[in-house]
Amino acid sequence: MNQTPELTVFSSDTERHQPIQLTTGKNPLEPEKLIRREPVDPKSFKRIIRKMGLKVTQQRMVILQCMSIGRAHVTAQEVFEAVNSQHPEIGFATVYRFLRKLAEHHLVTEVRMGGLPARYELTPRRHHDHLTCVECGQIVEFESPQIEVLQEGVAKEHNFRLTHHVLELYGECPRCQTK
Amino acid sequence: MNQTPELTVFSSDTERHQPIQLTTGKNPLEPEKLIRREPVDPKSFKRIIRKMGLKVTQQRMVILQCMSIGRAHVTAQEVFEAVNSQHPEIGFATVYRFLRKLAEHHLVTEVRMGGLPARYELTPRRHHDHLTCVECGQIVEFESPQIEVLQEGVAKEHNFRLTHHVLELYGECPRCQTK
DNA sequence: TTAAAATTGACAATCGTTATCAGTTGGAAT
DNA sequence: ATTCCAACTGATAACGATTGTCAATTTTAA
Repeated sequence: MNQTPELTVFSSDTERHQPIQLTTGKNPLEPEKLIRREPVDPKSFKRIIRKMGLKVTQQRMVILQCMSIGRAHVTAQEVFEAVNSQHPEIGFATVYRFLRKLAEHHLVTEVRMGGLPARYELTPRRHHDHLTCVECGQIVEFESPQIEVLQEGVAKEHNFRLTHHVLELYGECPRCQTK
Repeated sequence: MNQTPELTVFSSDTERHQPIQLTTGKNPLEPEKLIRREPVDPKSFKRIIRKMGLKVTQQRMVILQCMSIGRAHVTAQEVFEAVNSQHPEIGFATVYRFLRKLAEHHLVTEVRMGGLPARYELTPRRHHDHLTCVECGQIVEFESPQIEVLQEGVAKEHNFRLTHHVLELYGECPRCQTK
């Protein structure tokens, strides 16, 4: 479906954006995969928003901009803080609402782990699951087509038509094991 | 570890318990696996509670009793309602706290799906995962040792020491597909 | 340019869950 | 059996994440 590659890119050269560090105050994560791809001009953002059938607003442009830099898995709070640091006039609810819209349209994917706040990531071109360190919170992405095949098998056994799945592995990362 | 089989059983013949229907008002589930095993006397419950290093209270006895009948996957709210219908004097917090204790001691397992309230199930003798119908909420349990093996493989690749995992498959059950 | 419809920001409300605290109770020690 | 203290309880407040409300503003099609 709409595995849009457009969201994986970023800002024009004409505008200068200092990279915004998306961080959690309470729950700092170890360095993890950052999004850094070839810069693109803001027109992509407009196209993306229009494609969703929504109006192009300044707020939405800023949010997309912030999401395309920095950490790969962010909470709504983190996105808001990044947005807010540049545009204090943009409200929390606006960020939340837009994230929901993006999720509805499968442009971002909601990742929920335990009872923790939802994290959002730009919908990856290729489906993957997560391996999370229970100590430091580091998230590693992995793909396992073999597991996917087995999952389909399980569904078929029970005559279910599979729509999606959640697979989250938890463990200690190499670094935390040595501590 | 403590895969206690004791919790899978139930009440003595001397006491008569009408089966308590654990249901959600808002979110009625289709019929799913119920817990029904040979009756046991309440002494098991006492043993279980003592084994956890806790005091045996009337409240805890009632909670265990309610959990050992009815639906396999229940929310704290549902357990509370069942408890409350027989013993209105027992408070919400007590149920919550005890569920947490049970989870700490691995006598029940917390299952979180999406942003929905946590569901608890008596820790199964054999590990299993869940296949959930997105339409009616029916939960089917399944085991896939093959998937488990592949998961270990993934962890090893990244030098993680696996502690646990969450695997939830979602789809349409046979009944809902025909509607 | 204009008007309808969508969007916004501030804020209140909700939900699931957890903490607080004064009063009660279980059970070990007497 | 009685005593005593830590564990437990119930009521309620607090909490964090998320969602709803609504008047004011902005977008965009005409």
